[in-house]
Amino acid sequence: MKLKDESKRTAIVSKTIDIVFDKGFAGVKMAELARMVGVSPSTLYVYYKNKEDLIVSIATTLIKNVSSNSNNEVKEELPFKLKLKAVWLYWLHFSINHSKEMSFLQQVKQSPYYSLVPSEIKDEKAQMANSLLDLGKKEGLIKNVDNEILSAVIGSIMSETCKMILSQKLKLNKSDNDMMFSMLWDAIKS
Amino acid sequence: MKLKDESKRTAIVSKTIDIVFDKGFAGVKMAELARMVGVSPSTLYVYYKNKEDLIVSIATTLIKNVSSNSNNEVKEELPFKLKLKAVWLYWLHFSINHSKEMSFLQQVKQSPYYSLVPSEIKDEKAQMANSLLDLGKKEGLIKNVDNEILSAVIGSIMSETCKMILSQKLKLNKSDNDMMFSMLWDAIKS
Amino acid sequence: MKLKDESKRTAIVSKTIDIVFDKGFAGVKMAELARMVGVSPSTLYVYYKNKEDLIVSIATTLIKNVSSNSNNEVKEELPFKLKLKAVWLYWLHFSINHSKEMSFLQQVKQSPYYSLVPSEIKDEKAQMANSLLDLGKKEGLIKNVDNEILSAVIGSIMSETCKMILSQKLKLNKSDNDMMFSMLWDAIKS
Amino acid sequence: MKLKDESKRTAIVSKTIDIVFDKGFAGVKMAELARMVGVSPSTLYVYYKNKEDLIVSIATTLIKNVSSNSNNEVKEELPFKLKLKAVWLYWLHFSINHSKEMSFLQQVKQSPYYSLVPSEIKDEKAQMANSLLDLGKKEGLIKNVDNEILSAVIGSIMSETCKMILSQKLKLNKSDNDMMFSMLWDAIKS
DNA sequence: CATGAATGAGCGTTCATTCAT
DNA sequence: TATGAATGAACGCTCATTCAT
Repeated sequence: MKLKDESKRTAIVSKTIDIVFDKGFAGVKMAELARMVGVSPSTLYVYYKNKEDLIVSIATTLIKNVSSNSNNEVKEELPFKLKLKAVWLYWLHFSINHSKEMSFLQQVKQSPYYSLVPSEIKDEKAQMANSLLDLGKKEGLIKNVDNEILSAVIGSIMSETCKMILSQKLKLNKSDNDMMFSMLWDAIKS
Repeated sequence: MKLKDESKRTAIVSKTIDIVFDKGFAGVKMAELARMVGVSPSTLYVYYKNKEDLIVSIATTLIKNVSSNSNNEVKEELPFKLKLKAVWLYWLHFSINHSKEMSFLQQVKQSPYYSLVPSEIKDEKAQMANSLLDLGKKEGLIKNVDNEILSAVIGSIMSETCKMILSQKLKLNKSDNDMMFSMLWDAIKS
Repeated sequence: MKLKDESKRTAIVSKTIDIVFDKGFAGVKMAELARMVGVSPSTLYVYYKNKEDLIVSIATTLIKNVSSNSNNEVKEELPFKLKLKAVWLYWLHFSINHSKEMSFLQQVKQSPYYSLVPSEIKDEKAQMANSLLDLGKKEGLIKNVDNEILSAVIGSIMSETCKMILSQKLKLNKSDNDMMFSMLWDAIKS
Repeated sequence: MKLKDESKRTAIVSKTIDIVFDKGFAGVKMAELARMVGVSPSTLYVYYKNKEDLIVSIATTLIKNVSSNSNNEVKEELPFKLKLKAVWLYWLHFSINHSKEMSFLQQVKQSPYYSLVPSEIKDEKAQMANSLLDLGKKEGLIKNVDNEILSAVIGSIMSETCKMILSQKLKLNKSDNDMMFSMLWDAIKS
């Protein structure tokens, strides 16, 4: 009996993310993916029910990992602004270091696949953001605006920052980080 | 009923934008588009060389129109902040009223089609933004940050605002507009 | 503009019936069918939505034709037994002369495809049989048994007769016909 | 060990018959069958060379069982008509009680698999029928018609009777049985 | 004997594009 | 110009069977 090779699954995930980064979901051809992984096309269907399942499963796993990873970043002892900045920096570095995965997630979010990601998974990140923003509001430091709106603004500025770092219009150094964070902070502070 | 040539082209453009809004580029099937327009599939190829040409042509036209339309909005006599707010409001209304076209452009921008749009076209909007931002910097009102970065931040906040208005998390009234503009202004002001 | 060639549809129907006769529905491979007809596989989809539609459409057409053809066979002036024999003989000849079509229909009837044939089509033959059988009952000539049962018995004997003629265990001559019809008549007569 | 094996084989046979009853031969997917039996797909190939062998083996076994079972039913002391009726009733009950197996056999008979069933097996039933029919002919009670034809007629009426009982258009009671048997008897009696 | 991962060959279907009129 | 039939080149997916343990 052949044992299921978990590294094969990893390879499939990795190559899929690469392809999506390069050519989007439509660019993922099962046959080509299989060739890149070094297996037969039908082998892909041993690991995933179909193309949709492949993409949604990867997205779900990524979201789970991303959510769990950032849970530990909020140091309790810091003042709110520094706490926010720590989270911001963590996310920035994470996004830069996992830019393909992040690109994958971003593309999923604006595709019909996203509706197939279990909703309890989707909520995790929002809940984390909520608790942090609520803290800032309680201390009277940030605008009394709906969390969803604050999150959207923060997320969009972060996303643009990433894009510019990746296209080398910004650097991942203290001065650029400070500059971008100050724009973010000014936007949401009371 | 037979349509005249230019109105036929207009119909093709309109239906294409509708489909892209609903299902993305992959959702544009030439045969289905033809059926919706009321012509034969081959007729589409009388007006456009192929599907790529169809999409890139529409994108190019849209960008041209959008750029030219917003040229007239900057009233010289206003102080900078109000001038900026006027532009912001103009864009917000424009984007809401042309949400399908804007969605089309946004999708083009993160697709391989964008690289096929003539670069002189792409620049127009940037140049307009530049002149306005330079004005604000000269008056010492906004942060001394690269225009491209400022534009990105402004654009992303505006894009999120539009999304939230369209999903009815925000309304297109004075209080919501003021709130969002204040976040924008705070982000970029000195 | 190329004109749709109705003879192409006929060729598709004919070859499909041939294949079903030889190898059953599972033996109908769209690519092979196309090759036999002399067109591209995708051309088949110009004429039929998919394989299911191909088979159900053919079945529907066949049933329609069969029903309408046999309508004219009942000569009013004949006594009932001869009337029935005339119908029997008509059907026997028709079935022998269209044995592949009949085989197609028989296979459809015991396949899931049959449930997709419009039910108003299916009923036609039953109604014809009913009116004839009711006549025989009114004259007291045949057993007072539910028409559905009588039809089943008659149909099954006819079907076996056809099979045996085709396998040359019976001949299509007067003596064999009379023999088989006498078994049929004895089975149902009062 | 041997016991375990045979019960596994029995389970495979049973599930196969179930699937064929529900969805026909094309509905038998080796992987799904294995799952239903509770073994691995490759285990099926320990018991049967391939799918064809699986189906043909089952058919062969079924035919053997069916033939041997009905051997004992002809009570010598009965007059011919009652003897025939006893056989008829035995078969009717047997067919109803083993409707899935009978459906399997019927489907095999009109499939290419049937040609792979050893012909000596196929003949058994015919030989039994022959001896009974010869008896009836010797007594001058039934038509002097080729046994193969008589068998076909008898078999087809029985098959229709079973179908109608299973679809509850007939009941398995004395009156319905008598009615159907009288049609059968009238068809073949001198 | 038993397994379950792996696969090759093939299937039905889609669709941008071209052909022939 | 306008057509709609026709198509080639994929594509996603299935499944009986084999491999390796």
